[in-house]
Amino acid sequence: MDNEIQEILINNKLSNTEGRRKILELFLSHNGAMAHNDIEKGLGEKIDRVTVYRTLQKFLNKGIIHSIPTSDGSIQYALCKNDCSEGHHHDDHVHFVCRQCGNTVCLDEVNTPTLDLPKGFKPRQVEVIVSGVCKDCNQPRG
Amino acid sequence: MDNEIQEILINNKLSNTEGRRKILELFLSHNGAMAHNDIEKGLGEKIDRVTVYRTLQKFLNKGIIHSIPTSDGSIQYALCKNDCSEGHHHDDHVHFVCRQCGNTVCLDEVNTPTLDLPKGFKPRQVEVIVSGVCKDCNQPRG
DNA sequence: GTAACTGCAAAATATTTGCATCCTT
DNA sequence: AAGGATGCAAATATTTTGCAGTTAC
Repeated sequence: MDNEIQEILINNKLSNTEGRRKILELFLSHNGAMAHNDIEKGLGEKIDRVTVYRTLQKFLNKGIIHSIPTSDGSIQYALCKNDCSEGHHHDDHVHFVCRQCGNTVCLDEVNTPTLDLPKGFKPRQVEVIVSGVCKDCNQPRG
Repeated sequence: MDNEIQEILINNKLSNTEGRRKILELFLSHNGAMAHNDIEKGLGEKIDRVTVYRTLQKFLNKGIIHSIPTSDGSIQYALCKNDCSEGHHHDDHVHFVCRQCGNTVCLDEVNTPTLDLPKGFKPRQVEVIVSGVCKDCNQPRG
């Protein structure tokens, strides 16, 4: 995993600092998206809240992570899987919010649909958030 | 329009107060969704901020309005067109956020698609937010 | 050594809660 | 009259900004 972290930082021309490493580590070890607050908690509050804000902002700009709006107003962040770059996201997968465990995950294998919009509307990006019960919570046992 | 306002309030067993009337009036006269802040401004700040919060919350619960999460984290609110009722939204249309004018509108005529999710995921609601350039901003003239 | 990053303090915003008063029915 | 709605004050929570000290390269 360390390799992966270094790679991400180098590829994005970001200096290798503890905060960034810790936050990337958290993303890589956490399955699913996290809100700012989750991240802060997940770090054991060792990193200043402000640094977290700034780091997330930077990661967003660089295309390392993407943000997922959810209906309760919390913004979730998740790692971009591949070939996103500065100002150029390829973020065309569906997101799933589980009503039971609260987790938000990227369904990388489900692409956002092409929609037939009324005349005059020019779509640039389609964001799909599905809510329901996720695979894990849907298990009959355990 | 007054009739419509009265009707909404009566149908939802809400007492007929100035704040509620004003906020409904604003929704009815405004084409598109509004964030909390827009609503406060739109009311000319005649109604207490707290009342706006509480009213929106109540309208949401009653199914008079629905909320639209957008990627910048602002929650937008829009009138439900029909047959939504308490805890029972029929809110299966697509939302469009214009990058030029910033407006968010409901595309009532475009239904949310049915998606093929991975095994185990049980969808309950599908939220689609399209961003791009809206009909109005796409006009070659004017 | 220099530019970039961090943490702290504090400002600015946004949201929630308690309570006394007022309004609707 | 009774219950609910409102406004105000204040408590909380969230996000942004400025700046001085520190770190990466």
